[in-house]
Amino acid sequence: MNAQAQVLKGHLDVLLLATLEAGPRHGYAVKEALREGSGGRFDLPTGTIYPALHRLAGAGLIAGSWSTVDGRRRRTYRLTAAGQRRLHADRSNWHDFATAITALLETRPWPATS
Amino acid sequence: MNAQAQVLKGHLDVLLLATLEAGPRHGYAVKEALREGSGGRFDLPTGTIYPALHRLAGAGLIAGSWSTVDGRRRRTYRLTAAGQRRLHADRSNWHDFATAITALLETRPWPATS
DNA sequence: CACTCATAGCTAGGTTTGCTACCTATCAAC
DNA sequence: GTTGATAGGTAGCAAACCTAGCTATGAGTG
Repeated sequence: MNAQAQVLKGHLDVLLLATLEAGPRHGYAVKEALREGSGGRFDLPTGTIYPALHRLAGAGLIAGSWSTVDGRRRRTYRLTAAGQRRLHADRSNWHDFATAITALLETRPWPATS
Repeated sequence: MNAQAQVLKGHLDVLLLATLEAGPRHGYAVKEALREGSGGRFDLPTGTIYPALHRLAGAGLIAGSWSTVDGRRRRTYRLTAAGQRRLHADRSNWHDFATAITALLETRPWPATS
C-alpha cells in the first residue's frame, strides 16, 4: 500500500532541472535544494532522486561528472543546452497545465448535465 | 513511443470527480465535458476514461447504474458522499501543490550552489 | 572504542497510472 | 452500404515514483 503516493505526479523532472539552473550541484544537494525550496513539502527519498537524475542524464538533459571531496565521492550535475531548452519549455507547459486544471476545478456550474 | 505522454499525470481522478459534481453523467458525457471544459486540451481516449471510472467506482467514490436510452446502454455515474469528500480534499491539495510547484519554478535565484 | 547521524551514492522490484490498440453495438447521414 | 458519432468495453505495455535495502565516510556522543 502506498501511504503517501506519487507526490510529484510527473513534474519531478522540471523541478530537478530547475534546481540546476543556477549552477551545477551534486545529487544530494539537489535533494536538499528541493526540500528547502519547498518548505519541506517535497522531501523526496534518494530512491526517487538518483534514478531520476540518471534518467535525465540518459536523456542528455543534464551531464554528470565524478569528483572526490574529503574522500567522499560526489557526482556533480550540470544542465546541458538541451536541458536548458527543456526547462524553458516545461516551465511554460506547467503554467498552461496548471491554468487548465485550476479552471476545470473551478468550473461551477459545469456545462449542463445532458 | 509516446507522442503526447500522460498529459494528466495523476490529476485525472480529481477532474473526473469534478465533472460529476454538478450531477450524474454517463461515461461518454464525462469525456465530452472534460474535452469541452478544457477547450480541447484534455481530449482523452476512452481507454483512459472508462478504466479510470471503474477504478473510482471500485474505490467507492462514484457509483454507476445501467440504463437504456434509445436501445443504447448507458452507465450513469454519480458522486458518492465519499467522492464528494475526496473531491473537496483533492481540490484543496491541488491548490497547495500548484502553488508549491509554481513557487519552485519561479525561484530565481536558487539558494546558493554550495 | 562503539555507536549513531548526516552526508553521499546506488539498485531491485512493485504498484499505479495512462496510453495504445483493439473489440462490440446502435443510430443518423450520405 | 458505408461512414461517423455515440456508447461501452478489455488487454497489455511503458513510464514514473516509491519502498526497502545496500555501501561508505566523517563528525559527534556516550
